[in-house]
Order: sequence, then structure tokens, then C-alpha cells
Amino acid sequence: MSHPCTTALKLSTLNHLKQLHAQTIRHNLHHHNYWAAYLIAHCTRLHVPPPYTRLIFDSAPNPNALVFTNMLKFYSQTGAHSDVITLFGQMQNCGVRSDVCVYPMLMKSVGKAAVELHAHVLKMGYGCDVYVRNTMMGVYVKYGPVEVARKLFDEMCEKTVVDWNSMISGYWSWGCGVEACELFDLMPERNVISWTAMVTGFSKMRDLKSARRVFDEMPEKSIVSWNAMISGYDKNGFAEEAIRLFTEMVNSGFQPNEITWVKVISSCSSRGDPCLAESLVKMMDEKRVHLNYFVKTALIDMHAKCGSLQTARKIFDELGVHKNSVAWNTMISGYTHVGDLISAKELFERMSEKDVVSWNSMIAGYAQNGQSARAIELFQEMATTKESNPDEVTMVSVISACGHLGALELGNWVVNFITQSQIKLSISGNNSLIFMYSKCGCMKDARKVFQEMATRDVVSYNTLITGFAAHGHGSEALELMLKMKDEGIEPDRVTYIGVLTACSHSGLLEEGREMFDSIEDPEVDHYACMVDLLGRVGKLDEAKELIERMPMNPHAGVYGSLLNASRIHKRTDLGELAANILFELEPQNSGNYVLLSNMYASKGRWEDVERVRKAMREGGVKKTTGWSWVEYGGKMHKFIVGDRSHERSSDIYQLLTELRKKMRAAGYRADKSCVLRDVEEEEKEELVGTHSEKLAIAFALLVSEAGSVIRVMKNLRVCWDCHIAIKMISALEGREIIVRDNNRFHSFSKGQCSCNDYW
DNA sequence: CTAGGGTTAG
Repeated sequence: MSHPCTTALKLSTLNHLKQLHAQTIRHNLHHHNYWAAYLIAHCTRLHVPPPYTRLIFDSAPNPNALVFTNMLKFYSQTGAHSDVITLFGQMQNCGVRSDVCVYPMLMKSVGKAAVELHAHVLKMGYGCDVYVRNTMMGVYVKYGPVEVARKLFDEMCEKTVVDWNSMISGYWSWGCGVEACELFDLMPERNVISWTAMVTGFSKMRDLKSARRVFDEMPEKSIVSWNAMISGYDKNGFAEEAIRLFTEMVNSGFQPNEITWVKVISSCSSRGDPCLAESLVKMMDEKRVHLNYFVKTALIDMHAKCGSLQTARKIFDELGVHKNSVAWNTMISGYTHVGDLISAKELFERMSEKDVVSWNSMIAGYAQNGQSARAIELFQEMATTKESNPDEVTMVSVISACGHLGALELGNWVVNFITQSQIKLSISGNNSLIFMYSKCGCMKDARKVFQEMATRDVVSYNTLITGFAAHGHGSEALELMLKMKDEGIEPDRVTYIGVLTACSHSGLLEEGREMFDSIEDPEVDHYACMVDLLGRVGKLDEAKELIERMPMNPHAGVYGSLLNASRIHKRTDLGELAANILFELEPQNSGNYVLLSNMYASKGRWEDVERVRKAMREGGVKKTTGWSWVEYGGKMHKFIVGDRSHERSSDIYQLLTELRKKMRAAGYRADKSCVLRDVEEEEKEELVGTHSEKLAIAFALLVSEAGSVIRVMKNLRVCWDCHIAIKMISALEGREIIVRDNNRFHSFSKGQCSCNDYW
């Protein structure tokens, strides 16, 4: 058998390699270093599985520098960093002097610790090796400080184009666009990699105009350049543009590779367009695209997000037993996105190696499907089992779940957990904190988080504005809107909804009108807000005119606003008009029947009340049951009308009886027009059950510290009768009581409520 | 052996 240097055998498959390996064993040549080195080098090229390659390595009893080096290359290329380090140690122990070319690999593998290797490398005299110094720069570029990388760069007497490119992409990865551009302009020669780095850099800074400009100016494009530009569009939410560019690429004769397909498929996922998905699948079929693991995973995601979960599941199942966690996670979130938490949890439980994304997908799945308590429970399990460490994404879901629940104590515990675990919060993490504090009624803390943020985005503003709106702080909301424009952030549709709601909740008619007129293309939701505003301040006819004038079909929200305003201002005529349309638009929404019948009741029109109730019965409309809950002792205590299941139930009812006596003495009478309870005298309340708000407040009075603020959450509108009752309780007990209903806060204090447009 | 593009969670 001839020496590998002269062998003519061409190794193009794993089988060839195995044959040759077997041959060396037959000829008893396998312990020769030159054969081992030769075979290992081909293992790297052919992506041979690590165990087989290691077998070849181990068959050389006294590996020399070349065998070690090739094995190191193999590990380095497969990203097996710990193996690189171990093998390097073994090499030192064997007294084999390492070639300079192992240092770049070693430095990449040890990560940040390479900084300590720097001195050693200099002592060995490798300081001016092109590869070593470039890798060293790469280390500082990756781990910082980037200034040190620049210093190394400046000290090089002869810079290669690779050095320039490393430094440029280093600047981009630290967000230093100006420096990157400066260097790019100074470069003596550029290659396609330099240009592509600029495209990627600008996309990373969300400056797609510049990215595209550079892309168009490129003297030559590679497949990587196209992929970079497509990826840039996709990452910044321009899925359509990504797909358009892909078409352009194909038309100009470029063959898409697997990476291109992955990006195009993921753009399609974010659009969620089934037709596009279908056409992509067809195109890939025609072109006989090889589906590698990345492509298959992207396809699972695409099918799941484009509405065909079965297809997604089929591809998932076909991946067989060697599925990685990304595939599992993709399938899990596929299920949570359609609200199938059972299937999602089933997969989650079956996963043997859950990573942080698996936990986050499942937690977010609960949080986004209205199961906040489950989300928090799962987070606590995650923190206890320590299978993987929670990160910012975990905390965003958990914080927002606390917000939905109104769980302030828990929220504060979570904030403490974040500090303890040294989790850094970026913009979205802080945004979720703003949301939580707003939802818990702590606008001071919400504002504090907002003010302490170094950079804010449109969501930061929208969240705080929406918070102020729910609290009826109109002028703060307006101020914030001006501030955001000053900061160069453009208001979007959510901003306008927030500000208009805020104006509406604080009666700022002229400001709201002006705002509405300034919206370029008002959407139906903006009209609904404006109708609400006009209605609440009593301009009901104007509200009706606006509905008649609007260029699109009014939806239920628009008529809902009109109905609500009619009730506030006792305009039964308009109320009937709005309600009759609403009964057509959403026949099963009990709230509309309640509002109309309350209007009749307040005018003493009891026959009409009965008519509405009959319509409800005949239409099979179930009155939605509202829950009220209070946080105490790390738990949420939930109550429903007439609830007697709570462990403190007897104390609660006793306290309410005493309270009722005091309230009656102070002139309280249960409101007759709270018809759905059939209550004409407060004693009869016992017959239909005490309102959940009252139960929750009584419980809070029992357990909370004297003088502290009572916070009650409710998932429906605060009942009319309760609104009056809570005012009295706040005066009698000398307590501040904050009640949050669906979209608004009521702050009761000294017999007054913060909102005076409610009834 | 060093520089540019890839799948999942908010």
C-alpha cells in the first residue's frame, strides 16, 4: 500500500474513507502517523461524525504534531471547543511542540480567556503571525474592549484585507457604525467580504436604507451578500421586501443555497401567508432543493405559523429520534400560537433536554393565552429545578403575567429575582416592567422605570401612555406624546389609541379632537376612541354624526362607545339605537344587554327591562361572570358573586353585615337599577349573592395592614351599585381602595372616585 | 489556522 502522498484514491464519501481506513488496518499501517493525519484531514472535509474520527486518532499510538493539529482542526471546525482545549493539553503533556497554526484555534475555543494567552503567544514569538494576531483581534472584538482590538490593528505594520474586515465587523458588533464606516472608506482594497460586512452592519443598526445602498453599490455580489441583505430585511420586520429581493436574486441568475431558503422560509413564517407558503414549497420541490436540518426546522415553523399544524407535525415526526431542541421548541411554540396548550405541554414534558428556549416558549405560551398563573407556576418550577437559567425573555413573560394578574408583591419579588440573578434588562425587559407597574396601579414606579431607561422605543412610550390612559391622566399622556416626537420616535396607531383614550378618560375634548384630526389615516379603532370621547363629554349627537361620516364600516367597539355614552348621559333613544345594532353584531355579548337594561331601569321602565331579559333568555345569552381578586400572602384570592368557598368566608360575610349597617346609617341604599341581581333592597342581596368586588374588598379589609392601600382586580366592568358602595366604604373605613377593571382604574378615597364620568 | 449569510422563545 502506497504512502498517502502518492495514493491516487479519491476520498469523496464517508464510505470511501472507511474503506481506506480498513485497508490501513489490514496492512497494519494504521498506527503510522502519516496515515492518521491524512485520514483525519479528510474527516474534517467530509464532516465525519466525531466518534469515528476520534477512533482514527486513537489508533495512532504516538501522535506527532501533524496528527494533533489535524485533530484540533477537526474539533475546531465542528465547534467542539472543550475538546480542542483538552486535546491541546494532551499535546503539551506529550511534549509535542505545537505548530503556530493551533493557536488561532485554541484562542477561539477558550473564548475570553484568550486574553491571558496573548502574553504567552507573544513570548513564543508568534506575535506577528498573520493568523495569530488576527484571531487575537477577533477575541478583543468579540469580548471587548473594542479599543484594544483597534490598538492591535493600528500596531500592525502590514495589514491584510482580513485584518481590515475583522476590525470593521468588530466595530459593527459593538454598535460603532461611525468608526466602521471610517475604516471602510480608508481601506486600500476591499473584497466582497468587506462590502457584505457593511450590509450586515447597517442592517444590524436597523438602517436598511444604507444597507441597501451599499448592497446596490457592491462591485460584485456573492451568495452571502444576497443572504445578508435578505436577512437584514427579515430581521427588521420587512418580510415582504425580503421575499421581493429573493425573487430579484433568482431572476438575476443566482442559485439560492440552503441558507437563502432558510431566510425566505422564515420571512414567510412571519407573514403567516398560507398561499406564499404553498408556492415556496412548490418552488423548492421543482428545484429539488436539498432539505438540511435548518431548512426542515424553518419549514416546521412556516407550516405552523401559516396555519397547517399537521404538515408541521409531519415534518417534525419525520426528523426521527435525532431531533435537536430547536425542532422541539419550534413545534411547541407552533402549538402555543394556536392556543393548543395541551399539545404544547405534552411535547414539553416529553423533551429530554429542555433548554432555556423550551421553558420560555412554554411560559410565554401560557402568558399569551390568558393563563398567567400557570405561566408563573412554570417559571417557579424552572427556577427551582435549575435545569436552565431564566433569562430576560423568561422574565418578560413572567413580568407581564404579574401585570395581568395585578400581582404587585409577586412582581416586586420577580424584580428582586432579576437583580439577584444578574439578568440584564434591555428595552423590552424594561417595557414589560412599565406594563406591570401600570397594570398594578403604580404609575410612579412605571414612570420611574421609563425615566431611568437609557434608550426607549415606541413600545416604551405606548405602554406608559396606555397606563396613563387607564388611570385617566390625560395631560401626562399628551405630554409624553410630545416628548416622544422630540426624541425622534414616531407615534403609531397604538400611540393614538392610547392618547385618545386618555383624553376620553379625563374629558379633554379639544385636545382629543386636535389629536384625532392630526392622524393621517385614522383606523376604525381611532374612530371608536373619538366616539367614546365625544360621547363621554355629552356630545352624543356629534358622536352619532361621526359614526355616519366615517369611511369604513363601524365595528362593535364604535357602537359600544355610543351605547356606554348614552347610558352615562341617559339618552335612551341613542342607547336603543346602538344596542339594537350591537345585538346584531355580537348577539352573545351579555354586556350590551346589561347596559341597555340598566338604562331602562334607571328610568323605571321595568317592562322594557323585562323585555331585554327575555331576549337574553331566548337568545341563550349567558351573563358573563366577573371575578374579583386580591393579592395577599403571595397568593391571589379570587371571588365570584355569592362566593362562599373562601376559607375566610364567614369572617368576610360578618364584616360585610357590619359594614352594611354602617353604610345604611350613612344613607346608602342598594341601587334598584342594578337589575341583573334583582335587588330592590339591600337585604335581598343575600338572595342573589354578594358582588365579587365587595367580597374581595371585605377580605382585604380583614387581612391587610391598617391604613395600607387596598388593590382589587376585576375582569369586567365595576358594577354600578358597587361603585357607589365602594365610595362609602372608602370614607367609612378611611382607606384608599384601587379597583382595576378591564381597561381602567378607579381610585376610591374619602368617599370620592377618581373617575367622575363613570355613571 | 484568521474576515461576511442560517432554524426556536418576548
